[in-house]
Amino acid sequence: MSRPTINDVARAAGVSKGAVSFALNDRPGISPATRARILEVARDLGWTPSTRARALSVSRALAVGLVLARPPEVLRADAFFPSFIAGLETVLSQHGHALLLQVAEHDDLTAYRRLAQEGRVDGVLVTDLRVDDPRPALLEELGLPAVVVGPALGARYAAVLGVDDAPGIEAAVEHLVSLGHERIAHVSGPQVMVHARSRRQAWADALETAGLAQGPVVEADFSAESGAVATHELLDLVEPPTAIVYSNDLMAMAGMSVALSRGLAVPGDLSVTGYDDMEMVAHLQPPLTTVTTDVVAWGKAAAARLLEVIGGLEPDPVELPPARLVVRGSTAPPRLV
Amino acid sequence: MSRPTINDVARAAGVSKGAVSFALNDRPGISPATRARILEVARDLGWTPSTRARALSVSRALAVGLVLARPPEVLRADAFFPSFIAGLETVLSQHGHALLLQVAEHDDLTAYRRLAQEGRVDGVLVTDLRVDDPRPALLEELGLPAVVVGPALGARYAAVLGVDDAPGIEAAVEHLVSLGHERIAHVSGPQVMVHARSRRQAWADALETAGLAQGPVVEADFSAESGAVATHELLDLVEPPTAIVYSNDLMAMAGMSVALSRGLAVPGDLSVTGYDDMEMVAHLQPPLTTVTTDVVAWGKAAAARLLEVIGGLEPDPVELPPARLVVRGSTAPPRLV
DNA sequence: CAACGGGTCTAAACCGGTTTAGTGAGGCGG
DNA sequence: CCGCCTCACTAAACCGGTTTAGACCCGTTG
Repeated sequence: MSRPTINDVARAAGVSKGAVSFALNDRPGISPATRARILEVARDLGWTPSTRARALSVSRALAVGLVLARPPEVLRADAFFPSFIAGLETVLSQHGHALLLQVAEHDDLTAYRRLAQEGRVDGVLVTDLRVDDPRPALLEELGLPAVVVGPALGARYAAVLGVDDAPGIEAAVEHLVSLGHERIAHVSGPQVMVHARSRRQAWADALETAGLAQGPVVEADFSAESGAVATHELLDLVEPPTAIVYSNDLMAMAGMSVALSRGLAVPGDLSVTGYDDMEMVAHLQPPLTTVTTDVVAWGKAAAARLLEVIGGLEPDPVELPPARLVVRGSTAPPRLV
Repeated sequence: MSRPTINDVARAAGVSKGAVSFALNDRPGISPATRARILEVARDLGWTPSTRARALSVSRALAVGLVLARPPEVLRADAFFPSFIAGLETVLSQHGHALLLQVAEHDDLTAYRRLAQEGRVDGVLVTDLRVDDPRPALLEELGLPAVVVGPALGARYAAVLGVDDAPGIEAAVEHLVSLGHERIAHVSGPQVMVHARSRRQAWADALETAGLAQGPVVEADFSAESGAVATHELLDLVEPPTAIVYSNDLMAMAGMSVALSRGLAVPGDLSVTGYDDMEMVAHLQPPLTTVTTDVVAWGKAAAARLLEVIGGLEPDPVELPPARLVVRGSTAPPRLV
């Protein structure tokens, strides 16, 4: 509720409304003296532009949207969004843009549609890309600028922020191989999610590169519960793996607990790796070997890119810090047969 | 970017702009026939009101703000915000309000000030209340409606959503007492935070009620790291506690790992309780006894209350689901002396 | 029959900015 | 000395809604 309006400033400075607007936006056509006077008056009055009015007149919302398409119970344990949002916000606020959040349990397409139609945002961020995701097409149809965050699966969409999960998983597999493991299993995320798929692929590729046979895979859903179930399944095999590469920390954590509860030693009998490097996993017993990524940096890059797209600028490619394997106590050479 | 404007609808329906506005807002003064025609035309054209324009003319932003005043690295491991936000959003979106997020590393007062001056929001939510928190006063000064979420420490602020941490902690202490523990320590959060303080107080009160001597307290900062440090400190005492009540799950987790790494059995040698009931703690080894709260419900209640305050309505008191102790494997009777 | 009243609708002001068209003064060249 | 151009600025339109004042038509009533 900005008390003084541009009219008040104009009156107080004895000039027209337009002149004030020019002066405040550093546009030519105002003498230095007048400009200085206007700025001074504006400052004295404590004037700040009304975003509402500006948004209407420039036909821009000065805000971008993020749709969280995960149900609350999943969101709860999520390692990604808080950091991502923090990254987004630092860049957005520097550019006077606000971040609008929308939580859509399932029907996220409607959420995007609403955001677009109500004219609340100038663009949106798309995360958690699914296979055959209908959202990019929808956004194109709506004419809403967007940046897709995820593995750049083909350059099908122009504004993609390439996030490559593969190197991290590959590093994990290589690490296990170098320790001497030969039966390396994988607990994947749901294969409709593009990043779950790409992590699984990376695991398979790395095994092949190492000249090892493909290990068993169990598809889970990124939740701790599902990780526990998957782990039981793997350990019940006639020839259980000596190491498991999990697609995220939550499942790895739960898996580790399952192994311990079955009387297996970690890493003695079973090595375990995660992905995300959540704060707590460094404090588990044993601390978890995992892949760390700079999600805040992703957020910053995504925001910067979206602003470029909105502004019609040529998005300049950003170099994201690569995922990095953090070796802790949950991995060790396999027990000799 | 709503293509058709109210003018297009008016023209197509052969009426004036004002008539359309009346018809669409169910205001009297329009004949049923005309109203029906206008609505039909609007539907055919796929018209949706521009929030931008509406916001300007009704002098309301139709959005509320939430300032996350935690640094990214803390936000990362946070159990609270994602759920809280999910709760907020369900209510807000039902009422056509958007949620604006701002992340302020430290200088959160500026964030609130900006939100208010730019006229981006109609009200804000205040969480993580600190002792002698300057924010309520600032918001009062700014004339920005607000709802404070936190322990209702005195009715100093009108619009407070009372969240009582005490019963949960008390239940944890009582549980430990009933198991036979007599040396019950506490690892608290930073005492500048109101909820950290109230949890600590609840612990102290419960001990007194049980007729037990006050146990040792170590002040930590809610992070896993600090929980680990605090736990070492407690276990190094000449007479170490047989049970530790932690102010949150993250610290409890780390504490449990520390105990295990020192060769102590949990819960054999040390019982441990947490607070928050993060998803993963049920999958630890042993699973953590902790306090569960319905944060999504808080979010809903906070949003509802804020909308009432904004609308000038008398906020009707909401009954929040109480915190509840969830007993799992990390607590057991103390080893006999 | 004129005055009145109620219902329906239009015209125009308004929210607070941005932007365009246009005006008047002054400087310069011819 | 005149015409032209530039500079500094004003007036007004515009964004897309809401809202107020008032016009018009119709049926009642004294």
